[in-house]
Amino acid sequence: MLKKLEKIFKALGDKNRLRIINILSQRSLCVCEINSILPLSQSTISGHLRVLKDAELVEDEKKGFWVEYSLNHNHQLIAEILEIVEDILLKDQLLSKDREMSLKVDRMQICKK
Amino acid sequence: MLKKLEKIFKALGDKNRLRIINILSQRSLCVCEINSILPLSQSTISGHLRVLKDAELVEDEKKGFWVEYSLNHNHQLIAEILEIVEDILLKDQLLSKDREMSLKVDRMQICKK
DNA sequence: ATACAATATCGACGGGTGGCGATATGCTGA
DNA sequence: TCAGCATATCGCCACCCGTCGATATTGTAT
Repeated sequence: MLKKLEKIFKALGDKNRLRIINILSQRSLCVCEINSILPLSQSTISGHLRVLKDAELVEDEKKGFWVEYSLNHNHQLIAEILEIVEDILLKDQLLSKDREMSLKVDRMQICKK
Repeated sequence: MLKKLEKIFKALGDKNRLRIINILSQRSLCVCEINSILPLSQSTISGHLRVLKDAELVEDEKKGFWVEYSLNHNHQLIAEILEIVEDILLKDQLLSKDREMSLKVDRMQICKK
């Protein structure tokens, strides 16, 4: 329990991972969509998502070409923590732009060439 | 808000700081008492307490010879997070020994020479 | 005033973490 | 089957963090 809690909080203790949680609170997104919102390389975002997944904060699901990531609300403890985090992030003005973008991005336009 | 949240979770993302929170959930303690429970040097414990204080998770108060540390339940956000953390830590069998010790330690016996 | 007790800070060291570009992997659709 | 796309992994670098012992600081009691 101690190790699990430590892992969860380590995962939450990074501003870019909190930004990812913030945009995933709006809707499920694939890696390339997140990549179009945050100023980080694709490999860095993939790494952050792995940390969040290892802590069971997010889940992934294959969707055709893409891997869709979403917040994991299926575990009591995780859900309680996410509820608080989402609530706080919603009040952050600086993050509202991220949220707006998350609703507009379209994987078809971003990725297909 | 983002930076504050990041700081809080960074502070919580360390097993020894979670152990400190666990024993402080029982009662207020001074540094030398915590030092007698955890297998860490005095300087390391003092450092951890500083991190927790900077994140506003704990408060300190001068008490004669000693500085007494306690959990900070005076801020809504912090209190909500601490409530979850304390609840989880209580269920951890490995931490029950720490809690037992925290009720027995006595600064007069530990420190006075 | 001074000696001493409790705590905080400092400097050093080793291991961990976030960032990137390059490359590997694995899946899709023709 | 195979070319091409989205994603994951790797290797590297710079920096941060946890730990310690030694020392500084602060406050107390005589």
